[in-house]
Amino acid sequence: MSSIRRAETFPANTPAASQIFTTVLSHGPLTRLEVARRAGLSPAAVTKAVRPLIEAGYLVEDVDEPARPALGRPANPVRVDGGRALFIGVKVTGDEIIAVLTDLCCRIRVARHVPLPDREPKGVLASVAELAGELLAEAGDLGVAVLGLGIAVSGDVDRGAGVVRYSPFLEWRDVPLAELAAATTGLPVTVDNDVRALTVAEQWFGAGVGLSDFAVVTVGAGIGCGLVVHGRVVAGAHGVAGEIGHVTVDPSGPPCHCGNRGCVEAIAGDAAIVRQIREATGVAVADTAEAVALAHRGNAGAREAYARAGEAIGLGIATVANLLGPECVIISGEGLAAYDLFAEQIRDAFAAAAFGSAAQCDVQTRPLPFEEWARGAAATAIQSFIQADQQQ
Amino acid sequence: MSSIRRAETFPANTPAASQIFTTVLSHGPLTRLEVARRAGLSPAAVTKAVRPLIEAGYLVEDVDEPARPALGRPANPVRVDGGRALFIGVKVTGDEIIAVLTDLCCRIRVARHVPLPDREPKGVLASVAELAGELLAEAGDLGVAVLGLGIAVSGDVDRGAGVVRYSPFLEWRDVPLAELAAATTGLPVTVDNDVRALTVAEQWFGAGVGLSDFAVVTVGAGIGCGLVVHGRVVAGAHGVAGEIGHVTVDPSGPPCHCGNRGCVEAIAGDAAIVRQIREATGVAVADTAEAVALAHRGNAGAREAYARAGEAIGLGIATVANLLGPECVIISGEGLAAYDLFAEQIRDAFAAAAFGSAAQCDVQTRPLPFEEWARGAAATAIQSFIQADQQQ
DNA sequence: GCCCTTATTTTCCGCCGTCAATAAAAGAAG
DNA sequence: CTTCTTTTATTGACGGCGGAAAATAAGGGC
Repeated sequence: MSSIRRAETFPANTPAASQIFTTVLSHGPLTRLEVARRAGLSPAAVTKAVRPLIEAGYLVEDVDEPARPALGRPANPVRVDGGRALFIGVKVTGDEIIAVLTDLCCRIRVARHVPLPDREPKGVLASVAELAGELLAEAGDLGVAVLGLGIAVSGDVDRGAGVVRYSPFLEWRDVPLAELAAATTGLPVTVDNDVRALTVAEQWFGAGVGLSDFAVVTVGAGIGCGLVVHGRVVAGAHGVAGEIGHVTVDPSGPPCHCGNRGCVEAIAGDAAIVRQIREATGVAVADTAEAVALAHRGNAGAREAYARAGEAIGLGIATVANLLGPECVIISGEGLAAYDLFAEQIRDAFAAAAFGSAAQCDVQTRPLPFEEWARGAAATAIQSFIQADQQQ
Repeated sequence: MSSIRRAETFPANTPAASQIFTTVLSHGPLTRLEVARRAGLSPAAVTKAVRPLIEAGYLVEDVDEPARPALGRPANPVRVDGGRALFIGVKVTGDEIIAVLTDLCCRIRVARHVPLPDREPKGVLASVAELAGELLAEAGDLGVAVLGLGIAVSGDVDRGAGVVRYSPFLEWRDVPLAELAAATTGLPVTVDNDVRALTVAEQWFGAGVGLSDFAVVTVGAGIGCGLVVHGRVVAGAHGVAGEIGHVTVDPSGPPCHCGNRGCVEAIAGDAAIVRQIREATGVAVADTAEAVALAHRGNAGAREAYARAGEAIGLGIATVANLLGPECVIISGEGLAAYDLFAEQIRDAFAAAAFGSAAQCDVQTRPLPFEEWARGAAATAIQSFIQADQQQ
């Protein structure tokens, strides 16, 4: 076991520098003046903060010369050099591990996945280390250093402590995953909840860029929700937040594994939809793919199940919008494969149940490639690297 | 009409000074060392920031000498001199205006209320000015200056702009209330939503002191909710947040004035309870007082209505807890008069519907004297005074 | 080549908050 | 009674961040 190698640190010790870098990272090439405006700083401060970042190779002056119809001295935009550093993101599910190698701009360079033979921390750790090793080798071929490893796990995760408090799928309790993975890989490790990791990716690199209040809703086996309020991801006082899946939308609805009735997840989760289709149609659909296919063939019972799911999701989103008034809600997740089957119901239910100006909230969808969860994990690693010492 | 007089400003220009003052304000007498610990600053910084505040009279060295069994140099705690400045808080409802004169520690000195003869901005403004004038006279008798006026209005209020965007009770749209009231009273004016104002009071002077994530739920004619996330009151991107009253808890429930069915407010709002009792019992209860009395006499239908209300409120609170994971939820409001009638149902419904560690959230109640809303308005004025230039 | 405009850089400069040393105010020990 | 110990408060030097203003750079128009 190698010890943790002396990690390269990010040359931005002041809040301003880190804020400036984040601004450039999220908003693409920007002139120094523009950065100053967006970050609320003086142009002088930007020049000073940018120089060491350019010297260290994290920023580069953009040489693109788009037709500048401008008067005056031509602007000299800077952008992040994605190739300067690489990061690894790993998503651990109940039955497989997905890993990606991304650059500093969180663009995926390589993606891998392996089945998970063993849910014990030891076995999972070995699989993670193996995948990370492969990706480290790829990075070595590219001649670029890997500066961080992010791991996303569903359940109650304490990112600050690097501990998985409780993961139902893995049946883990209080596993100090960050410490363990750091010891085996030699990389700085960030561990976070999977939905929050996805939310970080949206906030820094996706549809949430520049928004101080938005929500990400994931639709799939479970229904999850990541929240950004006041520009920060909500973690909850007890480590759990965004449990939209267990918001009750119909007290007389079907029972949920959580012990209640009519949770969003008990109506719109994959298993709930399949079960409902079986009950309604008598067709022995085995999984989501078959359920979607049946609905696409026009089966009324199947379509009805998806319609109900859409209503439940729309109602759940309206609840979030009524309580938090976000600027935008991004719907994502594996369940989007069936999006055409419930898009209308989501929108209708949301529009009906959103109160007052909460209805102004922009509800949009984003496809979720299967590596996206791992990319979220990489995003948390990038975030930790950039904001090593300060508050997020 | 006098112009706005040259307002006395708070001698705390640095973030640290304002943070230090707020810490002392909320946590009572503290030694400088203790302040430094809580605010994450060095003791030296505290000493330096405290001096001008003592010179200006806002802080005083506490002369109380509680039995100090301590070794070493005796501590010299400082506290806020509540009598240094006064503030006026005004709550405007659909049919009356309540005003309080508070000191800097938000303790009520005088409370007044008058009926509201006229809902036009002009008439309301006249009433506010009249009440404010009376309280200014009282303050004059005390020989203490009034340094701010806070006005709380239900509905969509843009505090930053000082504008009431939309108030259903008053039937106002885009009324620049802060500007108008400042012109007539000569005081610096803060306008905020009533529930948010109450939340500010709890955050700075009540049960929310020291908590970075909590919620305030008000039960009465409507059901409202103020949220504090990451230590800041949530205002929502479109000015509306915390609309727990229009969270759907039962799609087959009674219709709500918002156009949906089964909103919390449509089940647990005062009018909903009265209506339901009338329908269930046939007794022509006229108002909440009679409804409570009937239930207290043991009438089954009335008790049932309150039980249903309690369930709806508990479910609403569980929804908030599931989504945000607050440390604590404070239930308050005029409806607490009937608290014994639904306390059990609130707790049961919350406990059942709270998911995982969200159930650790501490649900407590606080009585709500009728001047409390106005006190919230005063709290916003105090907040504005202390944080005149910086972000909240 | 000169002027105008806009972007960037340079040069101070103020000021906040930390550090380390010192003073202060007790009780404890002798 | 003196001295030591312990804890709190204060002081003064210092470093560094970020701002303001002025200087410089880099075009285009004429």
